[in-house]
Amino acid sequence: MRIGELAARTGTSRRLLRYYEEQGLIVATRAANGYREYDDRFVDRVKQIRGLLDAGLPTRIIKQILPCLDKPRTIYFPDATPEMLATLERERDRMTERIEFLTRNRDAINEYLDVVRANRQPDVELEPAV
Amino acid sequence: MRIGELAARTGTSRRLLRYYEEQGLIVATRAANGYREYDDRFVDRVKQIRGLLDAGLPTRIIKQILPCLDKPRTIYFPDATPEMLATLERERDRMTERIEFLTRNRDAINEYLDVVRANRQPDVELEPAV
DNA sequence: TCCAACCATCACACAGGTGTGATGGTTGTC
DNA sequence: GACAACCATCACACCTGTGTGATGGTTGGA
Repeated sequence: MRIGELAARTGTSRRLLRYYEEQGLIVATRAANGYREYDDRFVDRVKQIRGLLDAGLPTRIIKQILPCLDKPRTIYFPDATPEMLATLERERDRMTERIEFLTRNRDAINEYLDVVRANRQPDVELEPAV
Repeated sequence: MRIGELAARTGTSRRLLRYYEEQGLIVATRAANGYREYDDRFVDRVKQIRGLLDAGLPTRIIKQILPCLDKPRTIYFPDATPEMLATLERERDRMTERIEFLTRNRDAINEYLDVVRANRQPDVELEPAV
């Protein structure tokens, strides 16, 4: 597929797909006319990128993380340098922190919503038709 | 305490504390000389802000969420408008998505690290001194 | 009294993710 | 062949969170 379809199927803009490529997150093949060409796997990959970006990770980090998330797990131990592994561990820990933090706060919001709804219920019922 | 101490105790810069105030996330009282004055509760509050920012939420949203996270839970049902509640629910759902997404990916990274470590172990041991 | 160490405001700058538009090439259809 | 609908590159601009520095007021200790 070409860039327009990928954009539609991932809910991104063409501009961003080019940007992700520029940042080295995806590498499109090129047709003879210069058009970028993508296969289906890019759909998930782009969604993954969007999710990680939304979670607050910068492209620089995403670039390092992505190769480890490939589903067919082809490369077990690539040229993973010790620094690379250290980065991964550090990033994993930061993600764990984020998860815990988000969970705590989401639960607090939930609790708040519950309380508000409980206290609001009474005034929903007005005089029940005497 | 004044801005310098708060900055030190929260690991932020004075600049950012003023920015958060400008964005309506915190409201400092002012001493007679114009200096900002904070009590201890601001330490947690600022850390909370930092965490939410780090998790990818913009100040605009944080501003709406923060009041629901106050620990003494003083305000059960404030002037919570329906739109406000809707925003909260939407944001809670987005946080849940983020949590699930982060968890999946963190686990994948973890799994990757495990595999790499397993496959790397062998070549740590070189010829064991014949 | 002077100086260091705070504080205030304000302005400019930057980086990263994103939008928008200019300019021009390719392709398929009428 | 003309036109619409793609595609390409490039440049400029925006927003948000941050840094940095200029300029000046306050305070407390040598």
